[in-house]
Amino acid sequence: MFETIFKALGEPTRLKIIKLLSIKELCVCDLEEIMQISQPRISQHLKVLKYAGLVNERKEGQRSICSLNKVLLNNTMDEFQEYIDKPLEEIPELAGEHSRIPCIDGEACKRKLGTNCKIE
Amino acid sequence: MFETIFKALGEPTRLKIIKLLSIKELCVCDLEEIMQISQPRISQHLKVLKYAGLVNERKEGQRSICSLNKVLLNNTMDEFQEYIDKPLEEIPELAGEHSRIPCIDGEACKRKLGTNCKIE
DNA sequence: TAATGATATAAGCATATACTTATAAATATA
DNA sequence: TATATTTATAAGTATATGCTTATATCATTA
Repeated sequence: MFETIFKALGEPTRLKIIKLLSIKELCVCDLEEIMQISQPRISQHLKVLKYAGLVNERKEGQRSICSLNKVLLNNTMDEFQEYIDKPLEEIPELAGEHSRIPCIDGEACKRKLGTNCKIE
Repeated sequence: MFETIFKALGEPTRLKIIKLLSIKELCVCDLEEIMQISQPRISQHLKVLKYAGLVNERKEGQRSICSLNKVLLNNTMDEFQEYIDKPLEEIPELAGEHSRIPCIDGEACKRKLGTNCKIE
């Protein structure tokens, strides 16, 4: 989820779209004119942003009006800071990694799992 | 700069490295053991993270000890929220886009630059 | 000095990504 | 109904990315 959002943000065209939508909601052809790039290019990037949840869209006739999900964006930034400060044991996805951390405490590198580190 | 950092964060292996380094500094072979993945894979991802400034490294003998740049990480999350709230005219890189925004104010889409929108 | 250990880098490969042009689909208008 | 307009999607292509295996580099130790 962090991954999807950061990946969506890690591209210059999409960052620009995000910033423009922070000013006001815009339809695809607005973005096309403001950014001076092709319509399919806008559409394709919007697809990524919508998939990540960062952009919402509303249909108005033939136009699709896009708006920035500022709440998600701000929450993500806050929650990622919390995630970084969270103890490893509270992150189920990293249970395996957590169980292997004690093995390297203050030790030199030359030790293989199963020798001086037993996982039970 | 946001782009580089978000791109570095938008990948699962690197996200995991970041989280592990948030617990304590680790050398490459520590990460290799904890994450159970190949050494070149770690090295290559660390290169991306170091380039983004998210990971610092210190040489200790033959080992290179990696640590998380928490300050940069937290500042980035905060500054991105500020960036999103900042008026467009304060962002020099988007001067062109800013100059084209008035054209679309409350207007329908069917207008081409140079007709009802003059940029001076 | 030879052997070992830790890390970086190179080469090769498969997949993903960002773009272009062309076209489809859907709504609006003449 | 035919044409415009807006958006989405498909196909093709070039480049980027993430991985593997193999090797190079450099520090350590025997």
